[in-house]
Amino acid sequence: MKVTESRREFDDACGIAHALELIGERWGLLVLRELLFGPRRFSDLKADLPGITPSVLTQRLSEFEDRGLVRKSRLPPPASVWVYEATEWGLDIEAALITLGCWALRSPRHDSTKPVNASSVMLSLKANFDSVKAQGFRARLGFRLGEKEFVVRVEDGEIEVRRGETSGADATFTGAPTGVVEVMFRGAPDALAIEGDMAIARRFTEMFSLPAKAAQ
Amino acid sequence: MKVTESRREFDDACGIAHALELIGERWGLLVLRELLFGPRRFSDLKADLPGITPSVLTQRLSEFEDRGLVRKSRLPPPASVWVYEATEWGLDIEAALITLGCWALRSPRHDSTKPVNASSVMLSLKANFDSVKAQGFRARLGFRLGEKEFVVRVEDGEIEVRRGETSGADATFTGAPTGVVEVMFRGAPDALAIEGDMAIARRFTEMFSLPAKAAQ
DNA sequence: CGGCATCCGGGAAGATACTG
DNA sequence: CAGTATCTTCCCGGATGCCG
Repeated sequence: MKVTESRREFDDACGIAHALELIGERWGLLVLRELLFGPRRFSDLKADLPGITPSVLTQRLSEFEDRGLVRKSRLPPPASVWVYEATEWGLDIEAALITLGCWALRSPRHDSTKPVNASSVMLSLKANFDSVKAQGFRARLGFRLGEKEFVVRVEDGEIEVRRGETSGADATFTGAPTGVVEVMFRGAPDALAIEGDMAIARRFTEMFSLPAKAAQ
Repeated sequence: MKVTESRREFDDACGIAHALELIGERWGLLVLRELLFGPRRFSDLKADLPGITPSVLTQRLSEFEDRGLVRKSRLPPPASVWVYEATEWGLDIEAALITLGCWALRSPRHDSTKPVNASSVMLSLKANFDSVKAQGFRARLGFRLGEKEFVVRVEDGEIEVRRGETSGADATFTGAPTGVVEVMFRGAPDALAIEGDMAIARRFTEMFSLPAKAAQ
């Protein structure tokens, strides 16, 4: 379905202006954030974005489809359900999301008591991963955050995160999304339950460094 | 004047969600872009953002003031006019703007025939500056794009751009904003008039490299 | 004239209900 | 489960007017 261009375009060839035409509508960036780690169903997205209404989600997804950011596809039988998936180019917005998110966290108005989203914390792992500290390390880590499962692969100083079963991981962290922040960024190892190879798990928790709070 | 929080907040501690609360409203990022290279008057901003209405500009500026992104100050006499100026933290959004803009330029929908804004091209210089190519180079370059003047300082592989008089520059480029794109990124040296030290000017034009268009 | 405030119309987003 | 449909609210854009 073709959705009419929702907001008037800016008369400006600037990349920033065009970015706003692509992803500037309300909820847009948060929908993309939810798609960073793999395809998702409509109801998953709705559940993970508390406050979004079905009609707005429908709009954002079909606009993104028109704009080449998202693809809608049907999983093979027996699943046979529709999923939404970011395109290659759509996924490339990750770097901008990370930069923007890190900037915003320095706001005096940031309210860290709000609920923490699973995709958000998994993205923060990528944002604050220190590839120097990961030299010579290679492992698969599982994360079980409520119902949601993620697999993190570290290799050659690179980190990769995707949704998927945690079985087969060298070590698995289980708990609430906030626990990830506690363990990786605040050195509180008990905020998540750890199973599997403890040495690998411990070493992994040391691979993150938060940027110094700017003097401002 | 205190402006009531315009849009309901997202119930999400994620940095991206907070970024949207800070700068997600229409025209917001473009207003900030205009403030990247120095303080500006209300009427300057209005003139440089064709299509924005005074009331929306008023809103964005006072919201940004409330949020600590922008400061309003009065220039010393004899000027004695009000100017809007990005705070330190506000200026730090530059990196996110560059990442986002470069991403958006890869859109198949990008229309490069639209008018080009002076701040936009000056920002593109920072975005595509290759510090390796600038090793051992030190100069002040002037840019006269219509009425607007910018000074670029290159030193120790760093580039700095601000609004200001071009007098005292080692070399000065004069022409339309599009000319900057032609000269620096497309190797068309005649798209701008050059005065001053030609060797410095030529060398400067070689210091930019556009990222390869992603395969997509 | 610069720097807004105000009023109005259109349209996007929110709330809720409903359907295949 | 995956969306529509409808109604309401409120932001944005455009015009106009005020005021130092």
